[in-house]
Amino acid sequence: MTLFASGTGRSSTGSLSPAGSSRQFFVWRAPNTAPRADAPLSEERSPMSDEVRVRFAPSPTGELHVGGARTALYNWLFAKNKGGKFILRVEDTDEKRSTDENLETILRSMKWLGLDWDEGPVLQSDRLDLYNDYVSLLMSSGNAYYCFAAQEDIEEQRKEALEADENWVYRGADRDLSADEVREKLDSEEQRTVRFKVPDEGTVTVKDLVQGDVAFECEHIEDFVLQRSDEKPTYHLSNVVDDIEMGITHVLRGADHLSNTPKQVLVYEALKAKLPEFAHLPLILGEDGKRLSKRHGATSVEHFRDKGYLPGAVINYLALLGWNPGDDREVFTAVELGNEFTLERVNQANPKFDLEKLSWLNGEYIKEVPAGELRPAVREALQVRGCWDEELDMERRDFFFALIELWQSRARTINELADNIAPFLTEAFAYEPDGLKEHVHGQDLLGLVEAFREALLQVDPWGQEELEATLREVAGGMEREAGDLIHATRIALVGKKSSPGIFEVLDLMGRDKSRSRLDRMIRYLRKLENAKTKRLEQIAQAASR
RNA sequence: GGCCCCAUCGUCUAGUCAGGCCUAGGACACCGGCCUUUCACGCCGGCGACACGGGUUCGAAUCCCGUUGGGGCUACCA
Repeated sequence: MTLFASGTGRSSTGSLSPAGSSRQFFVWRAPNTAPRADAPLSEERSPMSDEVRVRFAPSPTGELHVGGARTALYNWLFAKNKGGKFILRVEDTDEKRSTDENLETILRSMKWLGLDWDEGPVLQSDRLDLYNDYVSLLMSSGNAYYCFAAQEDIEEQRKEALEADENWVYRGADRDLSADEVREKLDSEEQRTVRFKVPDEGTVTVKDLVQGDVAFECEHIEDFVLQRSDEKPTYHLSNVVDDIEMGITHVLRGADHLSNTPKQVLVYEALKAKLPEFAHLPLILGEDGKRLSKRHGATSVEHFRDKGYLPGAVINYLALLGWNPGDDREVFTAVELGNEFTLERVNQANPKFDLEKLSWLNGEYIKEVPAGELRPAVREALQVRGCWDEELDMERRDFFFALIELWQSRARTINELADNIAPFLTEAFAYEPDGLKEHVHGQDLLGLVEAFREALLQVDPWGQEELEATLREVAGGMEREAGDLIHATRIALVGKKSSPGIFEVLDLMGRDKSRSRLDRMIRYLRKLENAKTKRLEQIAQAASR
């Protein structure tokens, strides 16, 4: 086993072995010593030593939302671009907020998006012993200490300082307790945490591939908790330990972690571990420029799937939120994105999430994708609407394909597509009120529609050209505009005032169904007539009284 | 409050690192036209931005400072 992975300097100890086994701590070279002075020569180096290893580390405290999905995507793209590995790690050390259900949803969302991982999912809750070993390491090297201060007391002090507008960070009073004092307090079973001993002065500079060099003064960094009183590690510890243990070379994450990074850098340094490269991604904001939250409605990946968005479109849109290829292209497959993605072209400013543009892009995908590929998603949407028939996958398969093709250029989501297709599959559709008002009411259509219904019997062969000729003939024969009949027929056939070309619709719907729907319209028109007559009678009666 | 980040059309962005090629380019949205007796697609056109103020320079969207605005962090959450 190579202890020094040179190149990236990452460790490859046996630390992934089961907890409690003969784990050995990796001993790192001090940062400034010549990296390869005594290291194996290149031919002895592990062939994997230059390999890029990135991870997405969600916390299962909620669904996968667009921000998390974008972080996962950028990691995935970076790995693809560098020929590296994309690892999935689950940061579930906060057992109060983490749920299995959330984890399942996150995994499902990632699979749906096509963000496949090479390793994992690794659950931090399975590796608690590992973090505790690192706590011991940090304690014995004097970089961490038991803190017996009560949480409420610290909060009290913090609050007071804030009210007094003072710059205040917590510096543990128990930092320099003697071994005896510590033992005594430990024995008396007081609650304790383990905190990191932050240097009183000095500067930590985070070298960030997206944000540039960012300097933080130690005097602004408090003695943060590494291990909670329940002996569970905090994020600052488990995150760093795992990044070291898993040989993570590049940490790509949301910019909300930038301010936490100096703390983690301190831990790396205390551990004499090689730092990964950092890249903090700008945060996706809601359309109002505020942080994405429940107030912005559903922003989870699941939601977009349910609304009829295609994974490719979501990936494409998210990739463009904060990154661009440097030219005017906007439509990319995931593979193309992987080929082009570089951190140099990631923006620093926070973008706002724009549903309009996602919808446009989704529409582009729906338009371009072959009808066959849309089939499963459309079927699912039709099933939800209760108008799916297994025949559409069997003997009426061609009909179903034709329906999809007919509506493809008109829908921005699969749900819209299904809404449009539904009237072809079920009689349970209503006439759109606007359509009735504009094209049916007060149009004196009864005779016209009846004539057209009868004329349909003679159309032979049943085809668009013949249908158009027939319709125009009927309208012309009754000295009516063809448009009057077209509009009425459209409402009769699909219930809406807009649809694909009416002759395409008639053609696809077939003679019988077209005639029966015209029948329904005729019945409706008769009812209108009757109502009108009745009302006229009432008016006449009232007048003669 | 303190610390950190950011700032080009309503939105996503190109241009900023290496100042003149920018009377600032593209896309979404919006508006108009063409196509079509519908709607969409498609095509053509229009509207629309360098946050503000100082510097530096022959010259600034680009460099520097300040202001303003937005975001993040400031937990025994991640």
